[in-house]
Amino acid sequence: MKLAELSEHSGVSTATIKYYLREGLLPPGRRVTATRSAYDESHLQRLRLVRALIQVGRVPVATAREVLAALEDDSLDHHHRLGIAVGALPSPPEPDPEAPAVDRARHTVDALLSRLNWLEGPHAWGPGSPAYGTLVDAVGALARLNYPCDVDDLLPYARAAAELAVTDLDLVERYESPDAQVEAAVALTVLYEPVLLSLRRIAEAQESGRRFASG
Amino acid sequence: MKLAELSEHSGVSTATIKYYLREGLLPPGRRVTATRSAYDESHLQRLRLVRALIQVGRVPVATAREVLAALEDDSLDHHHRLGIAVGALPSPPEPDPEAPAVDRARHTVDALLSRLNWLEGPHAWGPGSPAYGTLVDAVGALARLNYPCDVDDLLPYARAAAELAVTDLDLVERYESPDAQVEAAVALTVLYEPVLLSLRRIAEAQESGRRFASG
DNA sequence: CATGATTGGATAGTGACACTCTCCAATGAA
DNA sequence: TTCATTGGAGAGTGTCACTATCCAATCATG
Repeated sequence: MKLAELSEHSGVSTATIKYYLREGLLPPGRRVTATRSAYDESHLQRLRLVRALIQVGRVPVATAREVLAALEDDSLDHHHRLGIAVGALPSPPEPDPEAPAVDRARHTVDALLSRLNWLEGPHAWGPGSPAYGTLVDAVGALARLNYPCDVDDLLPYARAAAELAVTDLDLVERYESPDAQVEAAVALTVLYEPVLLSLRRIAEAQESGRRFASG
Repeated sequence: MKLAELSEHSGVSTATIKYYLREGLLPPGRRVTATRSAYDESHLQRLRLVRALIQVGRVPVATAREVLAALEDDSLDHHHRLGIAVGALPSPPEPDPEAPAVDRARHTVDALLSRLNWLEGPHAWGPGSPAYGTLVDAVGALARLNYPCDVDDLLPYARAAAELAVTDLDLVERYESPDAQVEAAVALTVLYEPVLLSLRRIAEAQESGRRFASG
């Protein structure tokens, strides 16, 4: 497959594919001559994953590069590779850790996690991970606005998250090779996020209608 | 409170506050003299909400303006105001509705919603709403990558969403005045999104450790 | 073999977005 | 009186994900 064909099959413009190649999101094709390279199914699959990460998952290009690098780093065991790939995902706002509000938020989050018996992970998780930082920020924002965000308020969300994680990992385990599992973990983590958020919005609308609808 | 004090209390620079005033995200202060205006607690509260929407919720400024306008439109009943405010929230990627993949995704989504008995909402929900469009896009992306996204795969997420919606609306109903409820609905919808996503990531790490950890 | 189109590669430009900077005349505080 | 500050307006900045333009080398066709 040449670049133009890769573009046709994927629906991504050649200019954008060249950009991804330059940025290292897509491995270079097999050089056929000095001015021609050949691409195969793996490039098409990778290209679709990149598009999904960037367009649906809104992952920044630089972050996507790190995630994809972790996908291919076979110096790590399965669990760690998965952790690094997924741990690199979010774009943490990570603003100034201004003592008063953030400290309380951190305390709430720690209380929640220990109440759930969620232990610190080995590499990319636990305090310091992007997800942890994002969580502290969000709880801090809720607290600053005087919206409920005690451990008890957060618990239902954590329980839902725990159930979903089981579902997610079940989906991941449908794949056989470790490589496919790690790629699936990244794709499913990112692509199910808009699914979950959209469904929550729709469900809120349903519930709001049930409670407040007049006519 | 003058602008400089509003800035100090909120931690937002005067330049940014001026920008929000210009953009209509913040109502103008009470004019004291030709060159001085006074701001009060309501401005501080609104400013914090704006920052939460934009920074934590990543809502574009133009969208935030619409949401805030819906907050204040008292020509509508409670349920509709809530629907418009929340319905205006997401920034739907809404790419090209290329027939083959998107049609199948739409079909899956419709099957899911009808299986759940989720009816089309009155105003901003149902087919055509941002949340619905985002859901179709995400399912389409999953399908294009050959990841599981049948109705049966989506059901656990929908069930979790339904439970969370009950939790969310319970939180909203803690507030007494309709105005406070609508504002709370917006804030909680947006601010609990990163909470939910972070918790899912952390829960995935837990579950992954439980299943795959070596040492 | 001539010739026009295509390719990979490099560089620069675009448009959207969320600020942020610079001025300015009017004012307020010392 | 005098000088820093204020609100207001417009232009400028930095980032980001592309996108457009060139270019020489090469391929495909007649």
